[in-house]
Amino acid sequence: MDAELSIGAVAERSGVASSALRFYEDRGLIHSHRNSSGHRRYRRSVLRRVAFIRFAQQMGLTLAEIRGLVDELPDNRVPDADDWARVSAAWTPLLDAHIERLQRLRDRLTGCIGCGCLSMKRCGVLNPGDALAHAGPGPRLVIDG
Amino acid sequence: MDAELSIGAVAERSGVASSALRFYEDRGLIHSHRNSSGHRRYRRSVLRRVAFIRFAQQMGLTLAEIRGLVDELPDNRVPDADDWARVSAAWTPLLDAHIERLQRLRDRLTGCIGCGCLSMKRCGVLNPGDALAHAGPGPRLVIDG
DNA sequence: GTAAGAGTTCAAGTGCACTTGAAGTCAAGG
DNA sequence: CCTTGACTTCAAGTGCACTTGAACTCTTAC
Repeated sequence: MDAELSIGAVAERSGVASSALRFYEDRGLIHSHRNSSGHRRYRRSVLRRVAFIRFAQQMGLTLAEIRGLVDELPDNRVPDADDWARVSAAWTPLLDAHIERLQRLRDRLTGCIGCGCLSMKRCGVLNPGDALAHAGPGPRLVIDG
Repeated sequence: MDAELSIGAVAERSGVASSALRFYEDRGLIHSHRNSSGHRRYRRSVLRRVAFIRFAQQMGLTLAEIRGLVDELPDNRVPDADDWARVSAAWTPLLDAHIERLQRLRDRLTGCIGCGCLSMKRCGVLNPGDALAHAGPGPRLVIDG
């Protein structure tokens, strides 16, 4: 009952496909060991890790970026209060910045109803200066300036 | 000075590569007409549209989804107060939902410092139930339930 | 003994959002 | 005349995040 989990069990409990779990392992985001027949066995803590990965993805981070973050979480033991304090401390400002940025956008958008947005120069929503011009190719991160 | 814009000018002013602009046009997100030598000419309003597209992308929408939204904006004239009221009305709830969702996540994350997150069952951040299990393959939208 | 079901590897395929490359056109400047 | 630079089309390539398929192994149930 408290045994380690097969890939199928992790897939079911986490809602992430087995193929994706193998892919994550290949990318070094999660780890497993093998049982006598060569099947992957996961600690229960992998569920936490996978949930964390999904969360980070929803924040707009790439798997490469997430790898750096999950490396902060211990893999060989259950994360303790200190581990979480570190991770929370790292995450909270990111979340705050993200929320703040969206609130600014919302406020500007609301303001636009009044202004009619007849001028690109005046409109804060549609003319955020170089804010959109800096990033490289590809989909932009949700989290940025 | 108030003439229409070449693709290079739009690229420079919007910070979006010419190739991306052609791509957007191909996808029906923006429109242009041609001058006597077959070059694209854009109304200045295309800058607004492009900014809008980028904004929507940052909200996690795909180009296909964005197409539906930009079709709401007039292409043949400067958007007026009514146009913006409609667009704002469509966007604001999306933004609100997004912000609220992030705030919930932040609050849970903060709570985790105290709880030490020793239990998957208790932890709201890392055990959001089926929240992560519903979506199909591929990167998830930032905006969802 | 054999068939089902869950696992394995590895290569190739998919979808999105573009970018890059090749080959060509056109207008202006030296 | 010839080059330069900005544009054109179209096909192919890229990067990310996976998924799918083929061929195989292993354990369990009948």
